[in-house]
Amino acid sequence: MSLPHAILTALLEKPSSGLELTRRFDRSIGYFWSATHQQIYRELGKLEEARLIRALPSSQPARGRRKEYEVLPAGRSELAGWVGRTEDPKPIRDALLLRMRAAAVVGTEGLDAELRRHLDLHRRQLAEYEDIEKRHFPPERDAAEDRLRHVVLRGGIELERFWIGWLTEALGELERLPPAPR
Amino acid sequence: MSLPHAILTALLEKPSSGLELTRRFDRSIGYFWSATHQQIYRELGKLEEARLIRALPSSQPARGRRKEYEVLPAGRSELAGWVGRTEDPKPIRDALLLRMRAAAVVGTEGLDAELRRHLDLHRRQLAEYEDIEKRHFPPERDAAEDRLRHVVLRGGIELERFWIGWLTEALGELERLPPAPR
DNA sequence: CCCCGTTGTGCAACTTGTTGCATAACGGGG
DNA sequence: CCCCGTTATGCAACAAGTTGCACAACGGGG
Repeated sequence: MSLPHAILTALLEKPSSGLELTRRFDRSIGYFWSATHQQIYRELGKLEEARLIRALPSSQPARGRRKEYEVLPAGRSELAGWVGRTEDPKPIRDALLLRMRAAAVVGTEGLDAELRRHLDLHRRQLAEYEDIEKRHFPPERDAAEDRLRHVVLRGGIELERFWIGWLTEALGELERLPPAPR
Repeated sequence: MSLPHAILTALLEKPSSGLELTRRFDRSIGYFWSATHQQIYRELGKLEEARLIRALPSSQPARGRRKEYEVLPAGRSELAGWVGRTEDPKPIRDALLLRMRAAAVVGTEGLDAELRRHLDLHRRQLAEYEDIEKRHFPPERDAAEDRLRHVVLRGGIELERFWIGWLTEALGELERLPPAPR
């Protein structure tokens, strides 16, 4: 259950409204913990009720009215505690690997196109990450906390490289296969 | 929605009962599409109702009584169609990357231990994969369909290597950090 | 001044996945 | 022959994530 902690992190970096958070989840934070606006609004409600965050007094409560939140001390310590908490890595659940395995049984028809499409998507994502890296983390200018963020970004970068490599390999294997497999 | 297709694949490879499937999901198939016995039983029920699979006649229906399933032709074509279907890659949602990012804001306390623990887990998993590779895919003996399965396994292997690399890098960064970050 | 597109918040219903537990059949040891 | 551990199936309640839509405020153009 990490969504609340993702939100706390985002709000600590900068107090925001729900929609603003949603946008930021479409960019930086969401690169490793995605969430829809629905999840975010619901969770903001819960966090407020739990007194981990509060709405800035300036924003009076009314539907359709912008409402900005900030993290309370209780929220910060909750997050600090969570950082060191133990949680097993989630087992992989990837549809593409599954498709590949299924293809070994019922034939590969249509799979190559999908692999190529993903390859393209991952290349774009990689390009975007590398762009961010260039802009946010110029060589040897990292302050202590920036270096942690940089490591996270490099994780994203290397993950994309992994996919590009695997997809390329998989496509090669598909082509090398007998023309009409089943 | 890939669980039904994971089950169809598994059943095509070998007709099985619910528990047997569960065990196989703890090993091979589950390495890239995990599922609990609950999900599996529920899904078997749905698939049977949809006439994509059927219980083998030998196994009479009774609670606590072993019930073996096989895939019907309709199931096989459903799976074949699914293989080439289009589906965007799911955005990453990884708690460890998130923790790292949170650590940049509230401090890294306890994070290093968790990273080391994961590093160990990933090393074990890698060793297991490499063992499977050695046993199931000896060099230059791959038949056509084995090669696809082999590519899938190599995906798992390289993914583990990615994590090991990243965790090592991240740990290095943590150590290099000022001793009392906040 | 009012209409309409944009910004922003939110409810409700649904799907998927998790957890805890209940229950039935089977087989071997006392 | 009956007790109990193992094998096997399953219900129910919950938690998390997704989708579709409703509705309020705001601001600019006609």
